[in-house]
Amino acid sequence: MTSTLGFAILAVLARGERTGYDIAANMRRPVGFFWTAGHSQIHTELQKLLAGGLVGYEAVHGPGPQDKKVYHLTADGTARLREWVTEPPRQRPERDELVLKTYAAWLAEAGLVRRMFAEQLAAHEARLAEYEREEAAFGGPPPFGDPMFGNYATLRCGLSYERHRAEWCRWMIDQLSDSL
Amino acid sequence: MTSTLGFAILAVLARGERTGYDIAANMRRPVGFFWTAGHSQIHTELQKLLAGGLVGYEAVHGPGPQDKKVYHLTADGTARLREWVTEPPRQRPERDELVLKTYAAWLAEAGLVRRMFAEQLAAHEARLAEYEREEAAFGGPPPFGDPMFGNYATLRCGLSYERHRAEWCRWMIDQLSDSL
DNA sequence: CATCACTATGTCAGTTCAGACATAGTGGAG
DNA sequence: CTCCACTATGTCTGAACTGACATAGTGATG
Repeated sequence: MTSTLGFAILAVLARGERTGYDIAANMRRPVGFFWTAGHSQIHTELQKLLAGGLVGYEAVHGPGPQDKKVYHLTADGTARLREWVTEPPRQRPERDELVLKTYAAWLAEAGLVRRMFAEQLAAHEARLAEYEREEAAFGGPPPFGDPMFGNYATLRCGLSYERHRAEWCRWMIDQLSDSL
Repeated sequence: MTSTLGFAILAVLARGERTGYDIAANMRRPVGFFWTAGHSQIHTELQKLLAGGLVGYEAVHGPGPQDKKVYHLTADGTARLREWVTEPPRQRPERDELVLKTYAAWLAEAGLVRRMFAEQLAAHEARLAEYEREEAAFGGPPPFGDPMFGNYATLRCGLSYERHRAEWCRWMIDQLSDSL
């Protein structure tokens, strides 16, 4: 019954107790590279997880009109997350606006298309440089069983993705230069 | 005002007139590799595009309770699509269930995680072989300006994506084998 | 002659989600 | 002392989307 967003929250909580606000911050970075949610959605989902007994919380006095709620995984939540991790992922439909534009690119002016791809390439190269710096900060992969293994493995995926994407952008730019 | 789905429909219609049914078939393949929609959504969107004057149709007698509607782009629709193509894509949040599972993989048994990645790898390799066959059928890239340029360029993206993904899966499997 | 797959259009109910709105305390900069 | 950024919780509206339901003709297979 739990949605993928619910598991994303459980995955964050598996690394330590957090408030909804903290989870939202994690959903921007680093989890935001592969799953995102606004805080409104997180608070709603947290209430569902609470009703399902997968998380619990302790109220602590803090800023704001309400008490601060520090959430943690229950035994059920941990078990459910562990189970979900190795279930085959149902892939959601791939939706990529740039590729859709590419599909219709033959209608437009080659120069404008080339400029768009040059901008995309620059963005990918910037992200690649950032990821490479982050990778250097790890000195090789952490052992499996360490939570940081997850961070490193997802970073490797991002690294590989940015390289593939940059390569494709370069290929597109080449194609568009030849046709001028 | 037009949604991305609207442009996906316009992009299909730019290649020739089609019924809603035909568009839905295109949304499974080849457009489905980068944008998908069910027929219910397509009929709804088609009505919006019609109200906006971006498409028109001719009713033809055919099977079913209603007449068959053959849609085509209007001059406005073509212009709007051409304009959209070179506007910088606003990237929607990347959502990838496999990477999310990877983030939490440290909780699970290495053997089960490895099996999941082996399955993913097999799927990627199968798709890669299929794409390579399709690429061979083109004998090199069609000229820019030809609608098939769009098909070829998106295929190249798919090819590159599957290679990156397969490579990452292999890396993951290596990591999990070392730790046993 | 019956059944089934395909062509073809549409509605409806429910879910997900993004973005705006609403509220309020703490701590630091100027 | 004022203002601002940050911490912190939540609601609500509307858009996007999924999957089921509903209807009906054509043509091929058995």
